[in-house]
Amino acid sequence: MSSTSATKGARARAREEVTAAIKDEARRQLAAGGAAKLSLRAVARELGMVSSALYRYFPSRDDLLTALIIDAYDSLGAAAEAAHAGVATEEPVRRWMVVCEAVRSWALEHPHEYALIYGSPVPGYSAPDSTIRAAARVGQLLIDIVRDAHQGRGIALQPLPETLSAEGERLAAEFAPDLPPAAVTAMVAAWAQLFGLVGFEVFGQFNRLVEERSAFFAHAVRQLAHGVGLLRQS
Amino acid sequence: MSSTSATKGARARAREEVTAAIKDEARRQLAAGGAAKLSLRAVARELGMVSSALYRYFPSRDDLLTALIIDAYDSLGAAAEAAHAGVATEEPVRRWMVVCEAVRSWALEHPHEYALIYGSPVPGYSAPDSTIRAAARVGQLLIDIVRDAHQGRGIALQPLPETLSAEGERLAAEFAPDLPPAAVTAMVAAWAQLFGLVGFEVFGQFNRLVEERSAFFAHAVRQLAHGVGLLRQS
DNA sequence: GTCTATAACGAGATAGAC
DNA sequence: GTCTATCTCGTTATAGAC
Repeated sequence: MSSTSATKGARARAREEVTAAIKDEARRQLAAGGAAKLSLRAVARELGMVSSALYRYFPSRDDLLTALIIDAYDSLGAAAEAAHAGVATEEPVRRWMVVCEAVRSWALEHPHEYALIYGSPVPGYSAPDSTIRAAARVGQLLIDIVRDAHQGRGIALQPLPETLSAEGERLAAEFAPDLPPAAVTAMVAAWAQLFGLVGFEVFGQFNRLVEERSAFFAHAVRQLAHGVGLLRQS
Repeated sequence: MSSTSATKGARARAREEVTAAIKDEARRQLAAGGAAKLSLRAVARELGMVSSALYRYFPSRDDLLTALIIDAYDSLGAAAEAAHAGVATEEPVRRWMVVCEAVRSWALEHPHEYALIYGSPVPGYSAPDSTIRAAARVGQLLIDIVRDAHQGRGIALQPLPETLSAEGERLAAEFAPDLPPAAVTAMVAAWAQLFGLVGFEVFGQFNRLVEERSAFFAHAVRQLAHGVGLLRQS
């Protein structure tokens, strides 16, 4: 893509470094003032650049936001996948819990990035389709766990009500054609509930209420695992 | 408290009207730009007042935010309580579902106020203790339902792990001394999970994913009801 | 006593001329 | 790229109307 072969990576690497510096500074501002106050000018000022120079890296504030969002989803997804890969046992409930706990740990370590992807929408910003792939990583991982459990031994779940049968079949066809619709539907609900638990802790709703948060979370996600059919009496 | 008795309410009423107008305009700005951009000056300008006049009603911007937060919690709590009071049947699962659906409806009708109380924290703002009472209304209502179910017939729940026994007893002592610790603990988890479901829908996480949202939500909160011991095979 | 208006502060953002 | 003039912000002090 570049003219010479030997020095080809030099410019590209410089560009990557500046891009990374811009995103790092933007993340700092995210932590300081929230996504609503993210300003290209302030990022440029802090980096000793002039604002117009930033537009060579990000065409607009929204594009910078999109890059931060994709990075956050990918960082969370990578953390969850790494935790999953590090599990010794094959037992689905344990793997489910390890992934959930990885999500929680990542969120507690990156509260502002968590707020960016699972908190209030940023006013005036609408996420483009390019964020979908990264956003789906955790959900895909959870579905894989349920699938493995299903192939090992049958999953016992209440059938879906008629009002949800079409929805369940659509979801199953899209994400896990080899799973029963009730399992995929329960998975989507459990996915939302998992982030309810995580969000309440990260956003302070458990302050003065829940003290033993690790144990509380572990107990709750174990019940969640039962809800998606990963039954094994603990 | 005032000097004369007949005209006592006149000034007080005028004050209440101005206070309400300020909060209404503030809510409008909340919808437009998010809590981070709420500005006392802009509120005053839109109301034809001068900014310093607002300080007679709210000592600071944070106090205005606090008032909006308490109003939002109270509005949600009142909607949930009204729905609960309107339920004909005594069956706990139905009452649980009606309350959950009232929460969902309120959130969909007031997305910006929902974001204010259950979304990302407002940068630089820390909620004072005066918000706690209003914030607890929905949780209290759900606990009342579980308590009634428990008094009717025994609740069958898995016992808490040892790591949570102290926590469970503390929670039970604080919120429902007549309930087993496992039930109260499961209630707190279900409460967080309920807002996970609601938040995902309000904040757009279900876009392009879940279509039949009412049916999906109803199915999920019915499972939640089972999780807190309101068992009745549907 | 209760309210509103004027003016000002220090800090930060913004727009445009150069 | 740089500089400057002009905005907005939260907040306070002060003075006067009712």
